[in-house]
Amino acid sequence: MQCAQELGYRSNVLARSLSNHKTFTIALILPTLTNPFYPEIVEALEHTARDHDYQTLFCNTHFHFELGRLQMERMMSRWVDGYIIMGSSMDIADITRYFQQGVPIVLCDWQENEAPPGIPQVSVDFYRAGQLAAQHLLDLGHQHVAIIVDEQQQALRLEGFASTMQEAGIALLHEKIQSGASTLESGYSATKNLLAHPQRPTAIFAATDWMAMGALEAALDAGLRVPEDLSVIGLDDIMLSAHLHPPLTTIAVPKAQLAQETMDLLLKQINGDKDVPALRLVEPYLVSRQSTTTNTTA
Amino acid sequence: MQCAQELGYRSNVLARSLSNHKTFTIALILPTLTNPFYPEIVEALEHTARDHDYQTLFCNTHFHFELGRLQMERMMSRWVDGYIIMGSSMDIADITRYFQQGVPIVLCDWQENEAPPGIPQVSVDFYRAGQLAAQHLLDLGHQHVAIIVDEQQQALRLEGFASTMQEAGIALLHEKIQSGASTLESGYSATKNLLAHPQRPTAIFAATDWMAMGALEAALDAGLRVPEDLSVIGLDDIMLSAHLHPPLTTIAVPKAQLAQETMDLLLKQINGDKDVPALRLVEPYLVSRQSTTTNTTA
DNA sequence: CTGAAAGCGCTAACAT
DNA sequence: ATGTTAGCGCTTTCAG
Repeated sequence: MQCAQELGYRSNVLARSLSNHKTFTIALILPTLTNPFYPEIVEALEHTARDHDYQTLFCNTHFHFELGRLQMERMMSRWVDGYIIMGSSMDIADITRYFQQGVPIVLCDWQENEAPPGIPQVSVDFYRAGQLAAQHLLDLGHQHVAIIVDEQQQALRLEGFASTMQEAGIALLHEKIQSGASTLESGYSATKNLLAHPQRPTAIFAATDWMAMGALEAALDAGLRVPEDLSVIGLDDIMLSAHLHPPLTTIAVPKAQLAQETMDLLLKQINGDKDVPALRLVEPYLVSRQSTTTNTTA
Repeated sequence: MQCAQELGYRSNVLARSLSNHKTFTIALILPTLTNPFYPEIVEALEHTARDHDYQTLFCNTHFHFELGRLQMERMMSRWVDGYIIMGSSMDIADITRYFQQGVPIVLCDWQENEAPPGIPQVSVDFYRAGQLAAQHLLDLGHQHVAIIVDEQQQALRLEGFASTMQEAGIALLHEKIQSGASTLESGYSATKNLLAHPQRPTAIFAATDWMAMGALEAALDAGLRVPEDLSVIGLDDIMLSAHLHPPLTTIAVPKAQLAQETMDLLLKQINGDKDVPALRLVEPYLVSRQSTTTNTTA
């Protein structure tokens, strides 16, 4: 025992895994790291994984489903214990196949349009997030509001936002709904479009902070002051948001909690737990900063 | 063969690894993901790794050497093929021990004060980067310049900057050298200090873009316009920098190239290549945007 | 050129 | 309590 220490003996995890059918490795599959939201999630997820003595195999699909499938196959033949798959990184059809074969999988921050059939999922209550954003703008007296959103993948944010507006007697006209992918650039061009309209909105809800950064940039380029001329509210509360000019008001996603719930559902499956909850929602909340203010237009 | 396909047979990488003494896994060890520079590097590194059919085990030490050692031990007993270790993530003493045992290791973007004894390293020519920053400010006619830098870990940037200033007959007074870690917050407070001096500088070189973002924020809070009242230049050229207000002038680090060279040195070691170069430098270059302008003070 | 067997380093189920 | 052995799924070597 003692001389094992001296000879620098190290138990071989590979051999143990082969024998145990357990690798203490989980895979983390995500679509990109470009949106700053993902690094923050990765940091939280890797941390909780390590808390449970798991190591993380990292896999970036660059929004490319084919690449996702390839990577997944490689992981499968490595006997990875479980998979955390983030929204937009893989084809749900592929995932479903694996899940039906009994592979432990948790969807994290999944697309809002597809209901994954029975695959455990932890996500933010995006419908509520949309409502919170709408309510905040309503509280500030805004009537002419617009939204920048990926109508496919972020359907719930849109629905929540529209419903609260509706309740306040404000119809969200089609022209006030700008489609855009979750990138700064698309936030920028969507805002350009919105501001080009004859009656421009007094407030914009961008479905992610990353888009909201583009909105801020576009407003500035158009010679508008934020928040005096235009209020902007985002969603995610990435670290950057507190340091923008002006600091961004946003609907925050509790990332550590998201990570913990995700890991929890994954471990339950790995440990052979029978009834794993199919859905767990995490509650978003408003973080009020300086990019929104009361509406002063007639 | 064909029916193996039908039965969904998958060759077991674990067993192969056990037999082959080769796992086709590399470890990527870094200090944090908070600084946006790291996600960009991770994306590049993971991409090149995959190009060579390697998968990436991800490990974030949160600047905590002890955690780094723990993780490294776990990886070692997994027979990871090689290690890419980024600056500030692990104790060089530990790394040296492993390297002497014959473990393939490449240091990437390493601290500028420690010369790792014989461990292959690929980094940016930070001395040159400092010179480029200085030259740019000199070209714009700035005389009263300051630098925000981690004097320990970013010594070369400081030396390069100071040397070029020196050649132009400008002594970099001690009070114009502000220490700071590579964070937005420390860039902010360092700039506050600098601007509080009776004769404030007309230009600031921040050793990373992440710090420069803090500098921009501090200047704004102090009621100064950038670049009219204060020029700011950074280093890294993270994606964000192009979208700041004003867009940040910076010394760019070619990240894809950094990643490729790193992977190249690592593969050489893994393949048992005899003479692996001890150091490979990547050339930085100036990206001129709107945060710097000609000096207009008397 | 195809087929059997030993071994990679560990765990777990045995027998002593 | 301790010691031995079969087996995890693959590769490689050695026979047939």
